[in-house]
Amino acid sequence: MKAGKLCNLGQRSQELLYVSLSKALSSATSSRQLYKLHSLIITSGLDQSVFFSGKLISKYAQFKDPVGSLSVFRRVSPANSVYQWNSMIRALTHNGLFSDALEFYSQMRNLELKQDTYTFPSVINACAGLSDLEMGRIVHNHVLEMGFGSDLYIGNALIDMYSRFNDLDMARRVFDEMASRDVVSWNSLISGCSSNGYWEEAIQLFHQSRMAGVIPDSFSVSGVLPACGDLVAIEEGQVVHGLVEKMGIKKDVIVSNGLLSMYFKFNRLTDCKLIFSEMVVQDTVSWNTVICGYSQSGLFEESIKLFLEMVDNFEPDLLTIGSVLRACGQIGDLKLGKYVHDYMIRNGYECDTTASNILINMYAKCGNLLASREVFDRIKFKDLVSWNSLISGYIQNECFEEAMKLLSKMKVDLRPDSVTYVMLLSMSGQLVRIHHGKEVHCDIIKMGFDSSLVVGNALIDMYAKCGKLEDSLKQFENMRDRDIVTWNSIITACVHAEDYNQGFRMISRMRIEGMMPDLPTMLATLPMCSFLAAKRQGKEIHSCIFKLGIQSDVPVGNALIEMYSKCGSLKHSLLVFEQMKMKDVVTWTALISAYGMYGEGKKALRAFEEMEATGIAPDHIAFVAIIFACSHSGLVDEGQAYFDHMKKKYKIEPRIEHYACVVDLLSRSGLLAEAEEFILSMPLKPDASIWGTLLSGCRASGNVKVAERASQHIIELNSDNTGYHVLVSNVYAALGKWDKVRMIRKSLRNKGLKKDPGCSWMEIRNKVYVFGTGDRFFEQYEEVNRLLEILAGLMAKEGYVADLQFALHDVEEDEKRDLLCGHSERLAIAFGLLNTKPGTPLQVMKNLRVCGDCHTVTKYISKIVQRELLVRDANRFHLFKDGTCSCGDYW
DNA sequence: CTAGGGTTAG
Repeated sequence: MKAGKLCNLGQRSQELLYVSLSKALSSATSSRQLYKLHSLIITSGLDQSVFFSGKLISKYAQFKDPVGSLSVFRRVSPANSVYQWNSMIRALTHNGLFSDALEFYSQMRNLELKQDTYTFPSVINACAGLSDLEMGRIVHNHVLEMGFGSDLYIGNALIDMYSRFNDLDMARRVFDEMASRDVVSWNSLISGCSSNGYWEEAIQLFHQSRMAGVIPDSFSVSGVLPACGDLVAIEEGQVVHGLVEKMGIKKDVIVSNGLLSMYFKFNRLTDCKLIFSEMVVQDTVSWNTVICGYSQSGLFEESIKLFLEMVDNFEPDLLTIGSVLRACGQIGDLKLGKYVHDYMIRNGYECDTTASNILINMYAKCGNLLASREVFDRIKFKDLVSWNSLISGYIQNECFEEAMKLLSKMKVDLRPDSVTYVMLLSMSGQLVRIHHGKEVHCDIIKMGFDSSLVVGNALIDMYAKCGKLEDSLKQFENMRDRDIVTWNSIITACVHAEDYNQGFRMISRMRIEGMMPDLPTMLATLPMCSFLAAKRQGKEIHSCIFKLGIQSDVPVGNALIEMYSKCGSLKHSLLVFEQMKMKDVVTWTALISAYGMYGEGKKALRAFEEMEATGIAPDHIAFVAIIFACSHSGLVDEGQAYFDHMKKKYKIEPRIEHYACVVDLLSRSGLLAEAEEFILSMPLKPDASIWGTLLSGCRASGNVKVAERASQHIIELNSDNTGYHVLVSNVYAALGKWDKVRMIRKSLRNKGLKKDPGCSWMEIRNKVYVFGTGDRFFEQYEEVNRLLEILAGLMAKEGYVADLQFALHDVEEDEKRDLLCGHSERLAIAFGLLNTKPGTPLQVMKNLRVCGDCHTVTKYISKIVQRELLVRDANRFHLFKDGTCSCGDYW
């Protein structure tokens, strides 16, 4: 009895020990606890039990100790049971040792141990982890052979595996054929759709799951959030966000990170800020998400600031490094870039190929190609991106030969991809080498990359830069898919070719097809409005800019200043300028040019000084603008002073356009001798633009000798610029030297060059009216002619005499047509007078410069009819008022 | 058995 009691007690204590050990093992939270328990299990003689050995194998795996798992597995004798094999396979898969897991699986099959439903999920996971499609199919067959085809857990694992193989059809088939599904089945399929770009399907499945009565969890939300983000489905995303709040799973750091990432894709930075600051727990991924998010929204400074904040509390990892390096490259912060590179080396991240690729890019963007090359050479496993990054660096820094050398080296062991070809196209465009571009295009077709959207867009751009708008248009029409970049590229192409009608047609087509314009669209469109003086369209774009919330973007503001100034509204230019918080040298230059165009030379000078005072250094274009402004206001001394200033204070070597500005400055003010002397003392060889400028300058003072000398130079230089030859021809016509006129015209014809026909246009009540020189085919031709005759009579009474010098331009053509009163701006002005109420100011645009006689006539007209007449010619604005012009005759 | 963050190009 005693013995029996003892025996009972022993059995009970044995049971107690068993239960408490098993409980302790399940709740162990550190390797140390695990080791202690393991020895206890051994001393208790329980280590051979199927249950404890299996548990130990799993527990070692949980603490990332697969070797521990293996030693337990090996010590069990004589043979392992299915449970232990399953635990071992799961242990290996859990620790990323996929091929070992598969090795164990095949051993298990060789031993003719029968697998059960617990075996397969980890085996399937291992196939997925190895991306071993073939093995995955084999295992799937095993599953079917063993009759486990309808098992829930195996089905879920299969859905996940096929998703990772990008075989969504198979994933879907497994899902559809399952006998029963749980939330994991739905989640796996939703994530699968999300990560394979089937965003609409992911969102739809999410809704379907809820309608099927499945309660979503953190995994469901994490699966659908990226889909909402990538689709920019803001409303859907907000619905899911609301659900997250309601379910109280915001404290799940993965869910919150998903929300963050989604709102960054929506570009809703305020929401991101709020979510990030309200997060209970932030981890490295959260920081990486915001750092990367800001960097992708172009807020590189913000991104770097966050990185510096992060370093105090978290260890940056490879992804952090990547994001911040990108930001460094974008803003050219070489110092911080080097610092991060140092950090990389210190923390053993140097061998990461992706991080090294970003480094190559960063150094290239900072202009340090030597450093790029060094990083490249140190990469052990160079991938395609490594090569592309370095080649792109060379192209960006205009080292084209080096880029080509590298390309042929790369081709020895790697096949270029579409990115490589896009870079080559960009190079052809930069070099304006159509032959090269066409060769690349052929290669692209041969390699089958011509269906790629990005490649298509790059082709449009390349042809445009090579001056082949027709080919750009052909490419555009041939494209099956078009995105916003496609539209922006073709609009930019039209602008480049100065085909503004085509450009506006493209914009309206874009709208009809429902494509939303973005910031680059605005930057492409505003110059079209500037050129055409299409103020109404320009204003529409301005309101679009507000709607898009991009009004504080500096390049946008700069384009707006230019647009308003060229559309006749200096007032609005100034308004935009004043409202800009950030200004760069382009902003100030736009302002200075605007003042210049309106003859506000003094204000231009003040603006230039102000710019210098704010610490912005003028560049060579700013100097063109200021000298131009001086020239249009007769400020000869000031203009010359700036020319010296540029060389002495800013060490900017004057280019040909600066010399042309000074020639213009001198000759416009009648200082022709000084202008000629200046040309002869130039260190650069004077080209047609210099002599052409001098020749234009002669028009005001009518100095025939200088004009003839300049003309002689232009003829000798044999330039392809039609404008200069027309000027020369006009000079000879004025002198009555008809043989020379005929000679010039013949040589122009032989070269296939045509004079730009003069035309003027004006807008009345939202309609644009265009008038060509000598045009008769417009409404109210008779009335316009009658009005011009009446005006001519009134002007004669005021003392006007026609300056026939200007009438002789096109004598060989129809003489009547070329009477002075046929000049297009006069037709436009008369038409405007007829069709607007008395006293209304008129605004006329002209593609060429206003001729001297028209300038005089317009002054008379402004006085006779008492109207303000604003005329924009190719160069500037003239505001005619009560018999005078704002240009002070420095036209 | 299911979830989140990085690279080259238009």
